This record gives sequence, C-alpha cells and structure tokens, in this order.
Amino acid sequence: MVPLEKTEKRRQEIITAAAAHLVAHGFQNSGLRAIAQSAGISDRMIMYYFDTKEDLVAAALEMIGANIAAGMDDAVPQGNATPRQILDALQDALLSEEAQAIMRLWFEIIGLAMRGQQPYEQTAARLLQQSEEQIRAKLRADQKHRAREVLATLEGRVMVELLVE
Amino acid sequence: MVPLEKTEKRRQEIITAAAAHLVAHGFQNSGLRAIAQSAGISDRMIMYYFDTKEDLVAAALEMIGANIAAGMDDAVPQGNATPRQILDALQDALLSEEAQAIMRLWFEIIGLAMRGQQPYEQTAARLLQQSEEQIRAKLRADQKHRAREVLATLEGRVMVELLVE
DNA sequence: ACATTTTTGTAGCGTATGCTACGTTTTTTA
DNA sequence: TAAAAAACGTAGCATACGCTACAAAAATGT
Repeated sequence: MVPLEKTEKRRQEIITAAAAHLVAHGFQNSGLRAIAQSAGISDRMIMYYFDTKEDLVAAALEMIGANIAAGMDDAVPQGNATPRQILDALQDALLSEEAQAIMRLWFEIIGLAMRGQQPYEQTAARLLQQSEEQIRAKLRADQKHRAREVLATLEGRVMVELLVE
Repeated sequence: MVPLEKTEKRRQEIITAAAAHLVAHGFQNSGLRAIAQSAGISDRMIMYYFDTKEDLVAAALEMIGANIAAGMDDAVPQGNATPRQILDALQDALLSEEAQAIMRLWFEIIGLAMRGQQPYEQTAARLLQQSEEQIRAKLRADQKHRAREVLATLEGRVMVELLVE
C-alpha cells in the first residue's frame, strides 16, 4: 500500500467536501477555515492531507470539471446531431436549476484564469478544450468543423443569461 | 462651487489612475496601497477622497465600461449591418492587442459578478444591456431581434479565444 | 509491553487587507 | 493677520489569510 489506503480515502472525502463548498459559496468565502468547517475538520488537517491550499483547490476543480463534462455528455441525446440541436440541448442543461451554481463557479474560474494564475488557467483551458472535443464528437461528420463555434456560442449564451436578469 | 472644483478634479485623476491600474494588473494585486502607488499618492489620500475602496472601484469600472462601449461603437462601420458583419468587426476589435487587457478585466468582472456582489454585478449587467442596445442600433431593421444572439456569440468567442492557447 | 509512527488539537506567526486616529501643513475666509 | 477649514503624512488598528510549531493522543508494529 504505497499511497496508504486510509489516507487516500480521507483525501478524497476532503476534496469532495471542498468541491461542494466551492460550488455552493464560490471563491469569495472559501478560505481554509471555511472549507475545513464544511468538511467537518480543522484547517490544520487540510494542511496535513495537502501540501498547500492550491493543491486541494486544484483537486476540487478537477472533480468539478469532470462533473461538468459528464453533465454535458448526458445532455446531448446521441451523436450525429446538428449544431443547433446540440446548442439548445446544452444551453438547457447548463442553465437548469441544478446546474446554475456550478456554472457560476465556472465563470468565476474563467475570471481568475484571465491573468494566467494557476490552477485556474489550466483548469479553464483544459475544460474548454475537452468540451470542444465532446461537442465535435456529437456533431454530424460534415459539421465537425463548427465545434469551436458551437462552444463559444454556448458559453456566451449561458454567461449572458446568468447575468441579465 | 458646490462639490469643490479642485477636489472633484483630483477625484477624477485618481479614478483615471485606478482604472489604468486595474486594466494593467487585474483585481489580484489591486489593494488600496498598490492602486495608491499607481496614482502617485498614499492609500490615506484615497480614503480622503473616497468613502470606501468600493466607491473608487465602482467609479473606475464605470469609466472602463464607457471605454469599452466607445470602442465597440467605433469598431462597427455604421448602421444597417448584418449580424455576421457586426460580429466579425467587434471580435477583431475586442481581441486586438490594445483591447486584450481590458477584455481580460471584463471577464474578471463577470466572474466577480456571478455571486451578486457589488459593484461588479451592476457594472456587468449594465454594460451587457448597453452593448446589446448598441448592437441592435447597428443591425438592419429586419435583424434587430438578433441583437442578444450576436452579443452572446461575441462574448463567447472572445472568452474562448483569450483562454485557449 | 514498549517504541515508533500516524493522526489530531491548540495556539500563534507573518503578512496583507481595508480603514482610522492623530497630528501637521497648506489654503481659504473673515 | 488670525481663525477656520481643507489637504496631507505617519503610524497603526482589527481582521483575515495561508501556514507552522509544538505537543498530545491514537494507532501500529515488534
């Protein structure tokens, strides 16, 4: 047992709790102490299981990114779709009541990524590229070159919709 | 002289300096002391001319918003344009070398607005609505109903372009 | 049973933040 | 010119942040 089973399990629990806290509260009130309280431990323990806060946040963002990707994958019926079909299906999914909190966090990540700081920039760039590939996979063969366009339009629509009452 | 000419002039100078600092450095390293240094004064003086830091930031954001709006207005040749023409012209303008820094700040504002905190949410919502109206004014009469769509696509394109290598 | 390692609690350090107390200089007004 | 107001400098407060020192408890291995 090289990475120690029990420790690794505890790490995952903390990552899950941190991800939930971030989705619920955003980055504003997500200091070590607040996250620790949401996880039911002390901030001291976070530093025990993770070298830095950034390590924990990066892990939590990775989990959140995976959730977004999974949600997008579920939202589009199958392959061989038209751009408009994909766009509408994804927009409905990402603006649904359950997805709104995570989408708000997503655009918070975007904002933090804009000056190149880690782990936000890497998370944002990776998830964008991954999303583009997902969309491309769902598009009809003769429309695959429009994946980037669909992605951009989707992001813009969701962003505007979340901000303009 | 009700609001005191000299004081008001000084306030405007500070607002301009603060806006330039925000565009150059983003919100990350924009504490009172850093902004004050960019303005060539002490943080004490900022509190003398403004009740709170938020007051100064709100004024700076208003100035920045006006700059963005003016840039968008200049970018589109005239009225009676097609959605694609407007979209392409605005995308080129907002992604130009000079506009990139301000656009990065814009998406930082978006991120901060996502949890409803002021003055970011108000600034973001107002500028989005204003942009939609500007676009609508440039569109051909039979295409004006597509202003929101053009705006969303524009925002998405710029955002993706700024983040994917 | 003992020694060693793993896990946890308490307290606090160093730094940065927005903001203020207090005093001094400069300008304005009478 | 004296008094009042405006403009500014120095120093520091209170709070929050990420993180650490130190030691005690709990688990583990021999």
